[in-house]
Amino acid sequence: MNIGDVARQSGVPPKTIRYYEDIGLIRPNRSENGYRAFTENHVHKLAFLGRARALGFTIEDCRTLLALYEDENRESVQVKAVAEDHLRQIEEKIEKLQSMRTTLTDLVEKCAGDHRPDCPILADLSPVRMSE
Amino acid sequence: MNIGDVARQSGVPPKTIRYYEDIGLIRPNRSENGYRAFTENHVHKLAFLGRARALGFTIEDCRTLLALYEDENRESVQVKAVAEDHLRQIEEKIEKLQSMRTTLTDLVEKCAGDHRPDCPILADLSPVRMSE
DNA sequence: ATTGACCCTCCAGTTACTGGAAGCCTTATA
DNA sequence: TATAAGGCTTCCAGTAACTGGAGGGTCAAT
Repeated sequence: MNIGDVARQSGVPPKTIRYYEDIGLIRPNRSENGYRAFTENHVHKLAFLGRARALGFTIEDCRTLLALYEDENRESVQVKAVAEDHLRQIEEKIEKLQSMRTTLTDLVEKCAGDHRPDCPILADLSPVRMSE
Repeated sequence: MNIGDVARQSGVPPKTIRYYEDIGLIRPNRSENGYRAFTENHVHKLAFLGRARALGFTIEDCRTLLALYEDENRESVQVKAVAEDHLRQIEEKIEKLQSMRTTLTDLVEKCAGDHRPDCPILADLSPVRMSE
């Protein structure tokens, strides 16, 4: 199978597939003409990677998850640990963003948004008190 | 004032200050010895940048905000537009992350997390049905 | 004169791709 | 058979916003 077919079947773009090969996530063979030769298994792996990435797992997480995926002797606790860790980081990000949102919403509400220069948003960002 | 003092007063690290000069956010003079020479105004600007960055504004947003900050003829609607746009992007990110969290929380809950290989997390990532 | 704390520049690495250039391979059509 | 379209290849560069480190001047105090 050529890279285009695999891209279509897995949902992962050709560029990304080549990149994944570069960093050693997949190892397709080569045809005589130099084209990458993929198997069904590669399609599965790439779809796996696509889903993992969509859930926000880093490439390194993906590497780990893929290894566990292929390891018949894995213990589910290993997988769970990776997922829990990732979950924690997502929650941290959410909290950070929510805090930003709270502040920003507040500032945006306070700002008249008219032709005058006075602006509570700039006032808040500014370390010196603006027009009082 | 040298870069170290400015860093302490503004809360922005020296490396970052140099970077901000590189990309044209600030333009300190130079002393005869080649050291950057900062003024109080630079400290204000850097503190401004620090706060804007903490609210998640991009560097380009910061550039715009800084220009508005210094423009006495600005209209608050300009500032508000930047903030509202940013707020929208934050909200998008939050939604994406919350969706990930929902899925991940669900998967983590379902996973036994023991010594056995069966794992709903991997099963979900996998395009082929695992052990049924 | 030397030590230690600053300061300087320049280069490289981070994350996960993505775009583009230059050029071969294959397949279909005129 | 010539050629054109589309697919494949490699390699280089750029993205965002820094951060770390090497190699090397400067300054203040001892």
